[in-house]
Amino acid sequence: MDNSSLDFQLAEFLPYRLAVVAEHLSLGMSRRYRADYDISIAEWRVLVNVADRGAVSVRDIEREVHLEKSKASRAASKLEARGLVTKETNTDDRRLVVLMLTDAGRDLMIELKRIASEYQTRLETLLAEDLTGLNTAIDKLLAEDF
Amino acid sequence: MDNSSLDFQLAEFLPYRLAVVAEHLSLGMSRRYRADYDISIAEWRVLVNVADRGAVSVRDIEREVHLEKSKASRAASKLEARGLVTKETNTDDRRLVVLMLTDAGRDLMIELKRIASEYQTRLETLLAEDLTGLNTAIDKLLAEDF
DNA sequence: GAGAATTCATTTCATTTGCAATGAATAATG
DNA sequence: CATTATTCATTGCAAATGAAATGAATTCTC
Repeated sequence: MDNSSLDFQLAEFLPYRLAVVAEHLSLGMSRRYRADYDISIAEWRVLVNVADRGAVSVRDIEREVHLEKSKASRAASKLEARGLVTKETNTDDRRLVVLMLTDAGRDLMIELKRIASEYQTRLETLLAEDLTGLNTAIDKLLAEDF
Repeated sequence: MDNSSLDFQLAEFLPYRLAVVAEHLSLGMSRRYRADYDISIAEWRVLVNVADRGAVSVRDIEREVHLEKSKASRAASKLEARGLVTKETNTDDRRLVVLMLTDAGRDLMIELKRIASEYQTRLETLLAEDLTGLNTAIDKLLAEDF
């Protein structure tokens, strides 16, 4: 059969392959985070950013960890409600919010970071000599405008 | 400052990196597909599968192109409503649906496949010697259970 | 071959998402 | 320095999502 001239295989199409593998890895993470700690991926990203930088605004999160501002805002509110971060208004610029970890948040982050590091190590071990290629490929793709 | 012992960088965390790059590439595709043809990614995956295999069920799609069955079902209905595919019930097993391309669907697919192939070529050119590493990395990751 | 169990597609419903609107605060401009 | 424009965070709302329910059809089991 003709099959409409062009031979094109979705299974080899990079955007598709990356979407599938990204979902696969995210699920591996989020299953555990959700089951054991009830933390979504968005909340995890906010937490990591706050943990790293000490005091961040919603805008910072949006820029730093690829999280749409409404998503970042809602994640931050949930974390505040759970007592993992505090949310104050920046006194220098009162449009900005200042997110900081609470002690409970700090404790949780130690756990989450440990798990994430283990996961990362597992992935790097699995990938071995292909890790470099993967990383430079990702960097190249991210640098490009599509 | 102590920064909670463990040094962990989200920017180097593979699940995060892959999620970001996957979204980046998908956006490059879907922007054009949506703007020029009003086709979502789910619809695109259904179309490709139907185009490749001639006659498929919703279950086939779910298995072949990583699309949750409700998503596949809804995408198929939209495509039917737009006259791009036909939807009949399989006479051998009347639980199954038989999706097939219409002539209009076939015409559209020629266009979409052409665009996708161009995109793929652009990506492969950009990646050059890193393409192999990326591909084997993806395959390794997909083969693993997380 | 009757009854139970499974498979398939759709739909229902609660939740999530993302865009746009809002309103408050600051910055820019004439 | 008053007006306009911009930035920031939140919220409203319509659409998308996904898990479970539904119901029809088939397969399994006794």
